[in-house]
Amino acid sequence: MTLQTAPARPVGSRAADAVVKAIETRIAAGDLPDGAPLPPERDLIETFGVSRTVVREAVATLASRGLVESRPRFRPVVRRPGYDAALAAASGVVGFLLAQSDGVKSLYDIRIFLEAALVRHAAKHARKEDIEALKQALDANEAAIPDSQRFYRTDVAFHAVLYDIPKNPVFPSIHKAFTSWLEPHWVKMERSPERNRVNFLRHSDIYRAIRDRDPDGAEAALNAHLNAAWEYVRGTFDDI
Amino acid sequence: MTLQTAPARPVGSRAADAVVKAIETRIAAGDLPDGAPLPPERDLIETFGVSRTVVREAVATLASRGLVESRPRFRPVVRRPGYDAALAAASGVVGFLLAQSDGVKSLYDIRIFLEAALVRHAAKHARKEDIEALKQALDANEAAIPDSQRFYRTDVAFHAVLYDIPKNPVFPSIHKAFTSWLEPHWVKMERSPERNRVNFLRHSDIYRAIRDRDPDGAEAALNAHLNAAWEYVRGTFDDI
DNA sequence: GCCCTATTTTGGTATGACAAAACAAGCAAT
DNA sequence: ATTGCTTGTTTTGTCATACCAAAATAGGGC
Repeated sequence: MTLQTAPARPVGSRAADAVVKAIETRIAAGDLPDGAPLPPERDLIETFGVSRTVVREAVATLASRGLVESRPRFRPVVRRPGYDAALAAASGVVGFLLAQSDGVKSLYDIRIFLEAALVRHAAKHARKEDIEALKQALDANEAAIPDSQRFYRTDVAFHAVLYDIPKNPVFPSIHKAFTSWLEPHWVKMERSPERNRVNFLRHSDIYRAIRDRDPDGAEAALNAHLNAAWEYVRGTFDDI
Repeated sequence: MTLQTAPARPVGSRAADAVVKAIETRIAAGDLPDGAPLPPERDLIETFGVSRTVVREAVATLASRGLVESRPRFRPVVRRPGYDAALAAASGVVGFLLAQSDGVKSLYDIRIFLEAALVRHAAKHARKEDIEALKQALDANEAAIPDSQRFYRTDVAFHAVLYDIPKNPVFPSIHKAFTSWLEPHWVKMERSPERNRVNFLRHSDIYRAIRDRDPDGAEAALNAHLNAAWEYVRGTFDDI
């Protein structure tokens, strides 16, 4: 005699999928608010009438989609995902791709391409507050020239302002993704106050072109800046 | 007396992670070539000395990262991932985000932004072959005006050429991702030969501007095209 | 009220079992 | 000989149970 409940489920689909969908719906409905812990696995078993195997698989799927965050031995926490989560989900494969030949270069070129468009946009549409924010980031960058670690942070922050200007929530997430993906390849680069000063001057060029409403100049300055940076770090990749 | 093997593993990490990493390495090394089925779960149990629970969790993780493709009841198949896999991994969350207010608009704006930069780039750097390809896509588009279904396909193909021109493998994947994400929201739009003709004329404007090496004109034509399309479909979203 | 300890939850893993689908091999019929 | 069917074997999907260790919680002493 079989003790298992009859499947009564279309073949070619997993039982876990139904659970995933149900939980997704609950999150979307706000039933499980952001930050709340997921019900214990043993409760979900009863709720959905499935085995713990299925529940665990479902939770794993949700985690891979960024809808919940699960650390070992902790209750999974609901995370109403933003655009960063979407890009974070891709980061597994991206890491794989970066390890392959020209992977870093391809992605870096995309970044240059996008950022060139961003500075052009900024030169045309930035508002006074935006230019103000850019100026502040630039000043912080200058102040950090002697301290390479702090310089890197202010460098990233300066570029981040460019992604904020269009006021589209996707852009800041893209920036976060780029920095997190490319950062490991950047930290290997030796840094020095002299290099920092050069980079600061490039930032300064970009800032002035934007302030002066010069799209072509801004684009040229940004391309010069990022391409020079690439030439500078290229040496660390000759093993690829 | 415990029958379980001693963990001997730092707390705060999952046993599955080690298996995932090992299989990833084997895929990267070409040990498991593209298209090959993964070894049966029972073999992996022996290979790694873990339980089937762990193996299954590891395989699920690999599947979510796009490194293997698993259909129910079939052996998972190794897929050496490309940039599409990276974006496909994000699609779960993106679907979630598109359902939220302004999600479609945000993403569509990103597409406009990127594509505007692409046509500008094309106007400046497209080679003769690129412009030739664009012309062919345009002709196919024109021929399909009476058949709305075919028109949609040629429409997508026309835009795809723009993503091919920079010769960066990431761009075509981005295009695929955009179309697959936004397509469901597009098919609801009613189509007619008259609308198709309007869209074809816009494509024609873009093509001519690129051919004539006019970045500003190309950007303007593209913005006009995509913004008009948005206005046209906006009505279908007022429920959001 | 605060801190330390004992108990209860809860997630991580192991193991064994069974149904259903896929796969492989062998046999029959045209 | 090739095609099609039947049957036995793999393999996955799921269920059930059990155990451990870490986390959360309750309880008691100060």
